[in-house]
Amino acid sequence: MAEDTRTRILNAAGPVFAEKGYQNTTVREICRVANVNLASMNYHFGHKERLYIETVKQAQRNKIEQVPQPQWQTGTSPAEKLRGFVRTLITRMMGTGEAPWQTRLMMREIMQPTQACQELVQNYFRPQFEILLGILEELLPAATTQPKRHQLAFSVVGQCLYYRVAHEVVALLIDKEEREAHYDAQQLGDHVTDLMLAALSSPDSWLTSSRHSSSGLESSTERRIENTSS
Amino acid sequence: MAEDTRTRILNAAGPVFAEKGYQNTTVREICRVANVNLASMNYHFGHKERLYIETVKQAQRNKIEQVPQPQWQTGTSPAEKLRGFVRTLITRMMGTGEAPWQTRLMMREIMQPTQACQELVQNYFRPQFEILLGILEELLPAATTQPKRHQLAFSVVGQCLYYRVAHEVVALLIDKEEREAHYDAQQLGDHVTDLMLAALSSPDSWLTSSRHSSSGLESSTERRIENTSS
DNA sequence: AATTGTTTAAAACGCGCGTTTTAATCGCAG
DNA sequence: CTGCGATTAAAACGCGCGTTTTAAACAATT
Repeated sequence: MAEDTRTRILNAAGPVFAEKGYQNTTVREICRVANVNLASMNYHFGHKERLYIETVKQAQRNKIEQVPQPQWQTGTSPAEKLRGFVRTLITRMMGTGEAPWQTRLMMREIMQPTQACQELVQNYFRPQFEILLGILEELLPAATTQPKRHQLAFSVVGQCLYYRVAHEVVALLIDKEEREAHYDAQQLGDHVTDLMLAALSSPDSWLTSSRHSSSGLESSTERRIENTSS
Repeated sequence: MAEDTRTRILNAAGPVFAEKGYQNTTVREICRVANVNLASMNYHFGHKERLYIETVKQAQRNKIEQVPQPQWQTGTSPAEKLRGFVRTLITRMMGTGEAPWQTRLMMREIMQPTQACQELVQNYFRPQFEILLGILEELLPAATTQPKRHQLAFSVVGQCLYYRVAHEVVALLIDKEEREAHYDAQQLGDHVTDLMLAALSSPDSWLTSSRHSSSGLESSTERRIENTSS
């Protein structure tokens, strides 16, 4: 049947594209992995580029059906929701090669977007972003401005993405013993959650005041070395 | 003179490698940009790979001499030091194509390290990491464990790196008006700093207690949807 | 002047890749 | 049976790239 080999190609292409990127991936390798003839791939997709785009779409479809809007039981505290959100996100990020290829493929699109990225944002990133904003809304003073909410959401996401982006560098900075003891998704997720909750529940008015904060020192506009490179 | 064309090649190679990555860069293009003959590049570097490695080393040397260990005046508050550190870091990250090629090249090495990465960590990332840890040490209770200190440092760095890694996605999520009003290095740096300071000065014992925190709710071990992908 | 290291111009080699083609087979609907 | 879409095998085209080569100039040193 038609769909059979088509999806076989797509499922083979996913992990390969995810691991090696678009340029470093050869159509021949995908066909070899898929046990499919070279001409057959051309029959279904024509270009390598179309195959790639379809692969990204497939990844996004996979993830969306795997991740229904999380429906917490009524009464779940926002802090608990945040913990769940962060843990899920960081779980997806962790793991070197074992991470699901969909996530790795999406990370590539984040870092250097192609044609496929806009759709990815619309169908996947933005909904996730909105969920996070919804959780934060419950935790934040009503007076919190929208830009501040957005930046806080990015603070959450940024901390989580870091453990994928800089996974190899972390492995070079932190010795194996400490990594194995403290760098699983659970502990890292709890760390990010605790940090955010501590910051949000701070007695200071740093969230709503337009500038300046905390213990009453800080001079924010002094010039310093300013190395804007050569 | 010998050095002249050699450095001309290196200076031409830097931006090109930074923008397009190793594979997508052609030796011919570098030579064209450098106004240098193809054979001349072979004369000095032999392989494309050696040229790349030398380029990364050059970037690292540039950055190191541009960024002397920041010596704050005695009496500078740790909060102020943190603000300066974060602002410098985030300034390097911001900007799409205008960012210095050294930073962009290093980001590529972070995301998918090559041979050149280990040296980069030793000579550049680790020193920076140590500086940040030194600043945090002044802000943290003495009882804070080392793993916690490390994770806090990564929380700082992660939030900053995000604005480079996900720059394009942020541009798709946040409309132009808000971006232009709130997404400069200064404001984002202050946000990250304020968030960290608020979290660190939280009255809760989340930093030192082994698990659980804040307002006395949280159940951290419940199972949820758990989508570990297909 | 002769030597040696540097640079250029131009061409070619060799290979791998994306893409196309051809010819042949299989299954199935009309 | 006939045709048609799907699939395969194998080969080839065409191109771009990394690399090498050749031959000739140029510069500085000896």
